Amino acid sequence: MKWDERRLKIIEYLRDKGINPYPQKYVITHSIVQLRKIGLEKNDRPKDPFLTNVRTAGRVANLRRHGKASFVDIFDEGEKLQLYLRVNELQNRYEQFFAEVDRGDIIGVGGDLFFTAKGELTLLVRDYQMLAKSLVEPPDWSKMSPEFRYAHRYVDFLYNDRARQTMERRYTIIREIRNFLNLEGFLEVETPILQPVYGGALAKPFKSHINYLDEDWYLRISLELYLKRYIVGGFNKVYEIGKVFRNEDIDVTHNPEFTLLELYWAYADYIDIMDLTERLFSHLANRVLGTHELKYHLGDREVVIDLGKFRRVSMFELLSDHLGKDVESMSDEELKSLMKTHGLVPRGSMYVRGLMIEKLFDKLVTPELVQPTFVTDYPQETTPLCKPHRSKPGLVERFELYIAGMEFANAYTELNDPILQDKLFNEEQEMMRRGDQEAHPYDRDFVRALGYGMPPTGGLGIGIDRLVMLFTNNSSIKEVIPFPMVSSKLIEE
RNA sequence: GGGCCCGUAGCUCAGCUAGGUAGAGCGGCGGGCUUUUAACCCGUAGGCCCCGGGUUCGAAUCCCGGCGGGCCCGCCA
Repeated sequence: MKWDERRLKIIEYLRDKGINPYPQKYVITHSIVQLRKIGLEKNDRPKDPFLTNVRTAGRVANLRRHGKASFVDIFDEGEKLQLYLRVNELQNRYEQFFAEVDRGDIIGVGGDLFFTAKGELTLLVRDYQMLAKSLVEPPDWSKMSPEFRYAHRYVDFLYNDRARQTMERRYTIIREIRNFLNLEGFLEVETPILQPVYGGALAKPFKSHINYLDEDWYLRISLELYLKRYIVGGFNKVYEIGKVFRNEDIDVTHNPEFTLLELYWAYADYIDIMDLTERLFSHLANRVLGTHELKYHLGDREVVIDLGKFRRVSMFELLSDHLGKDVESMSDEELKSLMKTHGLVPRGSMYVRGLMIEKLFDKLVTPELVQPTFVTDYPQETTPLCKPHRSKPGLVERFELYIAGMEFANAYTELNDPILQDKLFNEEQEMMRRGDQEAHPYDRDFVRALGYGMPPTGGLGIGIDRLVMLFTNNSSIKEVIPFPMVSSKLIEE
């Protein structure tokens, strides 16, 4: 590793003086966060020290030298503390401080807390200690490029307050999802990430090799088929929050690994799941935002989304409204020419009626769904894992939740008919043979599990990263994933 | 998979259209300043202009090839 020569010399200098630039321990009396809290309670902002013999620590962000009295900002856990250093208190250690300490170093400081004339909470420093000498010059935090931030996220978290706050909110959301589901009586479970057959979604997988078995296995693309095995096995309300992996493109809404919530609920159907989904979003709005009104930046306009009101409407109704004509009365040829005018290609390039309707819906109607909308009753061809509709032939009991033009949830009355499952998987095999790389593979063990008998079940999937995008007003998935995928060349640099 | 843009000091970038001594701000270093908020003032060092080839008296600049990065469109959550 190549380090900054000047900083290396400082380390040498410190060691020569018998000072360890990386000591084992520094005892603090308060964190910076705690000191700021104390400062907030001092409404009169006393100019004289009101708390003495304080010891705290943080990272040096900014040094402002003024001759014999200087100011230094240190940060910890996203909170700033200003230090005031004076020759009067530090004597010869004053000059030493500026010879030894650079931006980015982590230091411990002891002294007295007071407010400056400008009203800034400040520590009058009486002693200091190097806790970790940094060897890399911190970047100009206002000018960090997105690529740099994503490749070296720890720097982003340190110097970009928004990135830090986005992560804090991400983990609040995940914690509140768990709280909600646990209260609803769901059990959090785990399923394998390495699987002999991938499934539960239509996507290209990552392949791996198990040396011991000398077999090719896959990284999971969803949680579905194993969670349903829990349902078969007699666990009636289960959920998992975990990473899934899809070997597809990387862009502002797609990362090859992303976090998915899936839950399965025995003796429930997709209507029950819709009700549950509404309660979940309402819970999150209350706990995370403190209101059901959410502001989101959509393109160049800001929209206010009401998370207290969910519309329920069928896909056919929405598409018919948009086209100004009944979709069911349109011929396959009409649909196909409509596809062509919009430059659309259906899944696997199969111009099947149901797939064309889904594609047209995605392209034409989805962007208009700004307020929370449950879109119900999809064509059978869109998924091999959903139960046929109880009253509408050719459709399945599926819904997707759209907010701000994005998909946030996908749910089914789950297919539990083993004979139909076998047939639909076989049809997917045919799609794969015809070149659809995202067709669903046949999972023999899963069909066998259904053969043992799975109760009627409702299931739900929610992409956590996109949910965090919504709740943090971010338009790029890279902002809400702690370590988004970027080229390794960019990371290694 | 199709189209567009970029690569110059440690960092952010100007210079390229119209070829003629390599520039600024920040950061570094030296000096000044005892309540500043990205402090300020004075001085100073710092370059394989991504790599290779071509055109030319002369290339950061024009042309060709390569490498690296980004953006848009199509497909996927």
